[in-house]
Amino acid sequence: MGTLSAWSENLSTKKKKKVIKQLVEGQDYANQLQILLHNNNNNPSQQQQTEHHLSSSKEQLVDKILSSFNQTLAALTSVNVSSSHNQTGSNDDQLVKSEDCSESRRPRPKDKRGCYKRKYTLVSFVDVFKCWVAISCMDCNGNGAYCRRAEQAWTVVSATTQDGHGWRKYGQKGILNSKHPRSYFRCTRKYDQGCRATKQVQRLEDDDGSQMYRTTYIGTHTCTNRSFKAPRIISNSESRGTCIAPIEQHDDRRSNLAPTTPVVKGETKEEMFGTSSDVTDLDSAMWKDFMEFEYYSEPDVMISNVYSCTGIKFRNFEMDFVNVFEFDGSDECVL
DNA sequence: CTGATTTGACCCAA
DNA sequence: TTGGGTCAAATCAG
Repeated sequence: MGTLSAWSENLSTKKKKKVIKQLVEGQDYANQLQILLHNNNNNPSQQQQTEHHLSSSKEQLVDKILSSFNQTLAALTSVNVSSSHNQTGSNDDQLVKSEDCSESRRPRPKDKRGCYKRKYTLVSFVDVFKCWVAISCMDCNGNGAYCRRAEQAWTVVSATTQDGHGWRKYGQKGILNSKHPRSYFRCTRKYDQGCRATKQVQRLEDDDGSQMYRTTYIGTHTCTNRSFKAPRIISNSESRGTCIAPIEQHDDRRSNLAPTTPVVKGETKEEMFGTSSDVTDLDSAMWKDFMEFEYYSEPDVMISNVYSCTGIKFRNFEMDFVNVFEFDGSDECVL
């Protein structure tokens, strides 16, 4: 993917001003949203007054923020396309069937297996923000995007498919009456540690142009991975609510599962920030900064310097949710 | 060369 | 019989 500095270099002064203006507007709206959410958490009765004072509801602010990001990205990506073509792709491209097999310069094989062009992914601030909004706008009863499908399986709806675990894609199917295919992933530790966790990812129908993904997790991770785990968002029907927290591998009790599992394939590479397929440089940087922030308890400005365009203060955000967390001893945190 | 992804084939439960 | 889940050959990317 192209870097932000590369984009910046290719922007005209006029466009730079426009981009900055849009980002500043977005920041302003995000700050207003933060005030609303803060008031809602502390004193719900105060929220209406605040909304009246700001002359915008939460939903309107979210729309404005997303609009700001979309316009900014449109300006940036249009520059990028013309200056360094084919280095970016949309996040959902991962899940879309490859259609350029016929353009391959190599002779076509007898069947089409393996005929594809690997795509680069771009996870934008919009993706990060959508994810954050999806969590923020869900109430404490879990009346949001998440629901429990069955025992040992749970579903998450998010703007991103990343969860910090290492996954390997093993299949993709078109689903009846669904516009988008469903992708199948297994844990990368399946063979070396016998981890049976799998997940299915399907992009939701997007009448409003949004890009949300329904991820169904089947089975829990029994693998041991000492690397950092990015925040995971889990809910179930027994105890509802929201959860976002950086999770470190901590449970060595499960390592006794490994010796009985024959090692068929070696996939032991440590993956600090999830899979190579669904985690980008931007995500890695974000979680790295996030973790540094948590470890060293620096002031909010540390995060703000990096993600000031959203005005999100991760520490405040997390602490609001930590208050209602319970940990069941597994890698997931459940309410 | 190694590991990851794509995708048609295959399997199986409903 | 059909739709969804998995396998594995072919191919890509570093």
